Amino acid sequence: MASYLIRKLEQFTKFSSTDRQVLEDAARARVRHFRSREDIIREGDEPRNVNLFLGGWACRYKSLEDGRRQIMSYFIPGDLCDLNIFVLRSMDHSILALTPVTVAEISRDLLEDITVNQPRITQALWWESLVTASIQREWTVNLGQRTAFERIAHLLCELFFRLRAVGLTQDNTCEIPLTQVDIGETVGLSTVHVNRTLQELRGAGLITLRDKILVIHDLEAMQNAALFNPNYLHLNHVGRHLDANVD
Amino acid sequence: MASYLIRKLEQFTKFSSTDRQVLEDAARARVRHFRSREDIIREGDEPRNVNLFLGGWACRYKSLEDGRRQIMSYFIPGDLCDLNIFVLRSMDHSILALTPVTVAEISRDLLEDITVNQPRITQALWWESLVTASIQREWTVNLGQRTAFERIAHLLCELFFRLRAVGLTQDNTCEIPLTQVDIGETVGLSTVHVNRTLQELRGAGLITLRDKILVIHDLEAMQNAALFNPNYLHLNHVGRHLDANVD
DNA sequence: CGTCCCCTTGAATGAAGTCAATACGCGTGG
DNA sequence: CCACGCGTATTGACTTCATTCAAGGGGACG
Repeated sequence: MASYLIRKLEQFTKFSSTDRQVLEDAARARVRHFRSREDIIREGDEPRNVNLFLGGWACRYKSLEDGRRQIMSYFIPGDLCDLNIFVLRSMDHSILALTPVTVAEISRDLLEDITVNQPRITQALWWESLVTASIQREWTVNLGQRTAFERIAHLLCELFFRLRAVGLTQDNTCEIPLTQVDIGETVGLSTVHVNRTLQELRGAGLITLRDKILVIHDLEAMQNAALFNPNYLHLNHVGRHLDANVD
Repeated sequence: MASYLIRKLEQFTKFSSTDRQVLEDAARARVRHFRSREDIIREGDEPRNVNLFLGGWACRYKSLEDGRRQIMSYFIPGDLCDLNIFVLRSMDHSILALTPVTVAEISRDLLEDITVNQPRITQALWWESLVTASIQREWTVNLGQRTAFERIAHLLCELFFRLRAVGLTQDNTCEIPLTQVDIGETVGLSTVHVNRTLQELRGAGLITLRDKILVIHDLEAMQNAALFNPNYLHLNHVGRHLDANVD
């Protein structure tokens, strides 16, 4: 059940079988399902658990008073909602299922137990939360500096790399269950312009995107077009040095 | 020395005198100074300490290959660089002093000691890091959805609120030591357009901004113009309920 | 006194938004 | 079974917001 999470965290560290078991158990504790386009958490809610995404896509979003909406981040399998979110009194944004979604609710107690007893997992969770912050900063760069063309290309690169880190790609292909409206609300462009820009990306021979299936024909060319430098994802097996006393 | 930090964290919790002393000591340990426009940390550096900003302004920024630059966040007195940054192998961005800056370097060991022995501080540091993440998300909304006018107004509102939380405002006035170039690189607009938009804000009677001094003539009107909702700063004395067994 | 940085202004250009219409697939209910 | 509505993708024409280019002014500093 926690295999996506484990796979992702093992980009950073090497787990013992006990570590893995602890994570598996955590993912089995309280499993919930959401329908597509259903709110998982609403602005104003008091967070009581950490959510581990087991399957499906979701996003954080915020709405302005006049209806403009911004998607602030995506959750894919293996992702966690902010650890220790309980520190805050109430949510300042909402989380929406973009597909049917399965999450495991991890209680505060369980998380504290892990923090105390499983230092390797704790370390890995720190890593994951720092990477999440790093992604959010990169989105700032994306929205602030990149052109429409680069922006969408960058988003697709990032999603591809993240999906690959949890094993949800085959070769140059992955599923991106987003509408053009979603993409627009992510990169701050109108739907019409997203449509035209996607056509440019297709026209440049960089991608195929149809029926929610993305194919990146030349990943290196795509990265260049997007000015995409994956170092902010910190996926380069950085912490394998922490390795593992196997127990 | 740590008074800005303490003041900020006490938005969230109430410290004992021991807590305060621990923070004061941490801020005195290793103090460093930087000149204006000097890099404090460079992309590629291996982080060894957490930096606590004691005085002056700094920013995180990232440069694209072709020279475009984006400021991703600001550090003002009382702010901390990512706790537990040591988990990552190397910095994916740089930090630049915008004015003369004083920082206290907090060692990994000291931080771990605090984590173990000072739960109230630990809790407060969690709060601060969640607020930082929340700010970064709000910047995504700012860049993605708001017009130039709203965007700059929003930035100024945020900075005003953050400065007020550490006592660096007088009435409706504060110091904002940013050039129009800085503002442009923050909100993703050209310098020329920043200039014109600031004139609009002045023309609308909302602000005075001259010689780095910002006056907000009508904070409520300004917030409305910016679609600024301060809840994402989680400053509303949220956790005072955690209050304090004074010891 | 000259240089550099920062702020300001005008005019021309360009990128992206808006408005409007069409098309397609899907599910629902008559 | 078909009609209808709805969400999504697409296209064209026009508008607007923001960038670019270019130039000038003021203050700080060597």
